[in-house]
Amino acid sequence: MTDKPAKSNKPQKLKARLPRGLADRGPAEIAATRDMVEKIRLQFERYGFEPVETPAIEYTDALGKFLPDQDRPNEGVFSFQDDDEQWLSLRYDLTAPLARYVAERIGTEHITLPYRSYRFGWVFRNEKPGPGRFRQFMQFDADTVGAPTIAADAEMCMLAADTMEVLGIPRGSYVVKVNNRKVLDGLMEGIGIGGEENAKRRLMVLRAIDKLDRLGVTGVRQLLGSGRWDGGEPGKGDFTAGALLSDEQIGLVLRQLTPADDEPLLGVSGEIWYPDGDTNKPGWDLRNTGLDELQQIESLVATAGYTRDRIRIDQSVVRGLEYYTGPVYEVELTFEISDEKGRPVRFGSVGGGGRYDGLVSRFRGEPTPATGFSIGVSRLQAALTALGKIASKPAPGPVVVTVFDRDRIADYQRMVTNLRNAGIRAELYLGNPKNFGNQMKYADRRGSPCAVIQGGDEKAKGEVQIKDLILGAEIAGLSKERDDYLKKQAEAQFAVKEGELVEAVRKLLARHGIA
RNA sequence: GCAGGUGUAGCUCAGUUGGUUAGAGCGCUGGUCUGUGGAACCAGAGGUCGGUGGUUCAAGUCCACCCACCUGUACCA
Repeated sequence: MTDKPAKSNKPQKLKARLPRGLADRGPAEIAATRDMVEKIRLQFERYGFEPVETPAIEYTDALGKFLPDQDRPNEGVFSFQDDDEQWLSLRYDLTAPLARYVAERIGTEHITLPYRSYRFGWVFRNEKPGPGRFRQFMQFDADTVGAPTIAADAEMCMLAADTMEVLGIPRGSYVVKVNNRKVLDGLMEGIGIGGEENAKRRLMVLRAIDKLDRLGVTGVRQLLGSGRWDGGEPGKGDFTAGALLSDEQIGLVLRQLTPADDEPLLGVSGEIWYPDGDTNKPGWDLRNTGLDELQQIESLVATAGYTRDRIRIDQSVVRGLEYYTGPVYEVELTFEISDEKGRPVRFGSVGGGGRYDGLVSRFRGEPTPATGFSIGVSRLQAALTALGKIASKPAPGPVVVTVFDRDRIADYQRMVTNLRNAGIRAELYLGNPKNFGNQMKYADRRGSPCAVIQGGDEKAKGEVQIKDLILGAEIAGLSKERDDYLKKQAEAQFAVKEGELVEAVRKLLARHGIA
């Protein structure tokens, strides 16, 4: 009857697992994040921004244009219904919630325009995760609301560049790319795809342009025209439909990026490229306004001393968000990043932003200009970690006071208390004290700088032993020059009077540069 | 979503043309070891072979479907 009773009777173990795109974070990562956030915060405050926080949850309609789809309520954003059936969503960026915050307060004494504020926190996107792409990640964001001047945009670019450098990314290893949506919008109107009926097509054109750095002129040309096979040749891989522009239209779009196919990409070189020719097309005014604004930004940042290796006009920058109405910026790391197997990894942009003149005014009758910039803290941290620029080593552990004599736990605990009262991280060994070697092993794994030991012999002399575990580790690794070895050995463990314990530990920590 | 690839212990991987009870290294736990961590030796725990179904006397191995992960691509308000 029962062939394999043992198997079926075994209780099914619950599998411990984490949903994809989410990450647990240990002490080293937390320390790195805290460090980055603090550096960014100081820089943002230096620019005159003040802190403001909003919750992680908003009414769905406050975040974007759409209510969740009946079939796919969580497409892109995590959404759910409140008790009263109203739709709520987890925020997917910090800009839209700020727009809501400001719109609620304009005209009160709580806000003085132009209003400058910053915030950081977790944001959520329900998308396919990848390297540097998470479903929960941290952003650090600054916005200026109520300033129509292009100087506000130029300042965001400078802030972006400065912040990269305070984070330890050297000049030349990052670049802030700037473009203007007005250029692209005017251009598209000019080639005859303006108007509501062409909205979808314009989106395809923007997406195609955005892929210039990845797919090159050839790929963009295919996407603007009949479409592209992702295997590289017809029939290979998956087919991406194109925007079906005519050759003439494609030519005009590409000419905004480069004078001719085999010419260098003038539009992304930092120059502002005004293709000449027909200047009477509808939309050309808008395009030229955009180009003039770019010229102003270029001039503002150059006068402030920001060279083109830091902030550069790049007319292929699009940014995904549809609410951008003017200048857009994107921060990229310019070095190659490889994963642990040596394969190159694309991390995408580590920051971005732009002008969103419509986002606050959605809540109000009157127009309210605004511009902002966000750093993708999580992605930047992932990139820096992949580069080995962030120490994966956790901070030093606490001093461990070992238990030699079980009957004297109270004495040991008092030593711990004394150390703690002196501001030194310390703990009593709480495991089974039977095997003293295990206590050392424990202290070692905790990353303790030193262990405190008091056995019967020391107690009789009114002393304690302090064992320097960091030095000890060095000795164990060294080739044994006898004299040197003995000298270090003596340094690595020494006795002090009971009353001098705190001072001796403090000195030892100082010697190793531990606060 | 689409295309391709990969799934064997916590990790890195072996596992023959289908053939007994699925292995190694590292890691982990305990011991040698109530006077000292990173060494050595000994012992032990840990696997629904990603899942389900099928072919077969017999499946980790062959077939189908599903799932997860990786890469590319698409989407990303």
